[in-house]
Amino acid sequence: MHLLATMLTKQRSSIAIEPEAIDGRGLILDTAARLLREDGYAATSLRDIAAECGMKAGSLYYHFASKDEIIGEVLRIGVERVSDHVRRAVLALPPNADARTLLHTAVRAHLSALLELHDYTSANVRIFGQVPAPVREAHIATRDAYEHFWTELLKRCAKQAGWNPRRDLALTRLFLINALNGTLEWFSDGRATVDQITHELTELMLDGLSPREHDSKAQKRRVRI
Amino acid sequence: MHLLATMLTKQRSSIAIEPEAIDGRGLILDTAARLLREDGYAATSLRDIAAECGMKAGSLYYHFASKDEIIGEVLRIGVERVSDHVRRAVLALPPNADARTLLHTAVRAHLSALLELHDYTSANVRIFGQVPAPVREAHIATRDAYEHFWTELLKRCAKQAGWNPRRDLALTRLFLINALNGTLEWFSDGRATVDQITHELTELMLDGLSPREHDSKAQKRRVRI
DNA sequence: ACCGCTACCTAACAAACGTTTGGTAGACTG
DNA sequence: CAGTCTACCAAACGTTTGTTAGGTAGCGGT
Repeated sequence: MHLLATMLTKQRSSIAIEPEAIDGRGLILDTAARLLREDGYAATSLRDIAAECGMKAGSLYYHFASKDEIIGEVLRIGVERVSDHVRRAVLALPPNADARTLLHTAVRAHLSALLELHDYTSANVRIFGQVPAPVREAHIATRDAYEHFWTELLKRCAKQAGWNPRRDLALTRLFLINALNGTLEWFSDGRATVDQITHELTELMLDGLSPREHDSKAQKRRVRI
Repeated sequence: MHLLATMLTKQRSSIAIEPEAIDGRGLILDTAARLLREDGYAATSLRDIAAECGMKAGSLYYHFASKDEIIGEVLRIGVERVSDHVRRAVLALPPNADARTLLHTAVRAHLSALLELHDYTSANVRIFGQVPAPVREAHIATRDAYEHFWTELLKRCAKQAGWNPRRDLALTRLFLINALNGTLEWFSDGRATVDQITHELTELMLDGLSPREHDSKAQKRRVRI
């Protein structure tokens, strides 16, 4: 697993998880991330961002060359943050951790970065599909690197736990990440906590809906909503 | 199951699945759906839509009161179409169909409507998160009705097959629909066919990744990518 | 032949957008 | 104390946007 270690050390060291930046550039990015998360790409103008920073729109051009450069940075930081968060959580596990623990930890860390650390990570998921094609294409490599992490994680789990070899791990990864990121659309309703979502998704992925053989005696139990 | 039947008959009868509308209003909607699917909400202007219809922008106001009314109609038709498609497929099954068949059929129909019938359905998924709040809110009831169908379907399956009662069907439905709609983002790459995705997602949801007891002898098989 | 309706067109409107230019208060530097 | 650099502002530019107003060609009905 030292592949994961080397990939992590290649990241720039970010001291604080939430920067609380006061200086111009950081403040602009923080504000942009927040507004992009709340309102989406098209509804977030440079004048909006500047106003929330106590500036005028033209002043943003001292720090950035264009709106798309701001958006690109927000996207990049979003993936960097969730990627760091998940990698750190997985690396903190003992090397012989079982597949259930690995998956649970990674799912929990991803959801936490998305739903609790908020702005950059959720802005990324929210606006990725809205952004102009050139910005999106420039960002794809960053996304691919994080998705590769998941591919390796699933392979490690499959080996460790002897997962059903008929499952296609590439498709499984896509289903899983879509389910994870999709939580952003309905999480606010207070339907469930991060821990509940983590538990439910992990168990579903591992055991499925069908009754396990040793559980068949419990088929009569009440079905929840 | 006559609940589903009554809900279906309440839909307006749409003779053709793909309308091939030649008249003004239908042509405008078809064109809008296509452009919205391709370019998203903000990047699709009324002048774009009009030009593709061989009209000028102002002429659209003969058929619609505003841009948002056009978008609202495209959204509504999108849900109506996928909803009809899935309901029809499920109702065509024998009443005693088993849970695996039910789930497979519904998943297959949803994916087919989304990835093969194309414009209205995929435009809906694509632009729903980009649309102005008033339009989105007016559309939520339509979405809820379709999601309610899935809730009932999962309950029926759970009862029929004695699904593991520890699974939370409300969260399961959200995970499943997010996984289904998420395919739109990566389907184009030719990663898999609709049938492959259907099979893989259905099996994953039902049996999970862990090896089944009676399958433990197969743990040594090669793991795909 | 005339009416009225349908389905468009032309032209313009105000607003909002990303972006550029020229300027400047204040801190830092030699 | 003069000069330079940082970090902004004020004002405008050109473009695009959704939208509206007024006009009109072609058609069916009488």
